[in-house]
Amino acid sequence: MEKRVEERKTLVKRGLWKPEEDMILRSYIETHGEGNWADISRKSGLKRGGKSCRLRWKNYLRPNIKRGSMSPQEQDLIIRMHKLLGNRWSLIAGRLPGRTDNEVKNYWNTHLNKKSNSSKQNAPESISATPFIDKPVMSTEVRSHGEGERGKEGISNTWMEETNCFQYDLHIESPISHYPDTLVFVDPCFAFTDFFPPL
DNA sequence: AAATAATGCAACCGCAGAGAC
DNA sequence: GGTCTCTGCGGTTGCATTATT
Repeated sequence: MEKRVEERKTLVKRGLWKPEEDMILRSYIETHGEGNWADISRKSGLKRGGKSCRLRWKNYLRPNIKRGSMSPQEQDLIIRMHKLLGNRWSLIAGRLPGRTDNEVKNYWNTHLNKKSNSSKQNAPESISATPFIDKPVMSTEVRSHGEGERGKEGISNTWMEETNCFQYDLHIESPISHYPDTLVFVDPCFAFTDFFPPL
């Protein structure tokens, strides 16, 4: 067993991906589709493990990946969602179209972690002290409504100078009668997590 | 210009959960 | 019910790049 693992370790290529490998993986997935990563790594001819293929596709090659620096809105959302969810990077990334969990995690560890630490020290009345933050507007009940039951939604956000945060307006054309058509969330995290499943 | 330190990010590792057998 | 395989997640590492001395 250990010997097999050892063999696999020596056979599997590691390190940074070359452009040729990217091309192979991309074209394989374009013709055969995603999933079954062990098969992909075997059949595509790539000497990479399934995990490595999956990670490369998910974090780099997948269409609609947004690269480049985070916008202030994205930063704000990451900070707020991290406050609410902790290190649930995949959930947080699910709220940021085009961003991956790895990217969000890296961004947090390199930029925001420092920022939030220093802001804790410098500004005790920052986001964490916002009186609204511990008062989720929505009940988690909403989750029990299936995907199909959700109506058309629209989100707009406005920077609130006085609270130093974004206010999110969520407009729902929803058949769920006991919820208002327009909900205003001071804490966007609840709005997103309660209404939108991961993308 | 060279050496060293700091930073950012891509990739790997280990673990857990789900599903198939 | 037990085992195996696959997949996804979060934590960590290692390397390339950039900044500083």
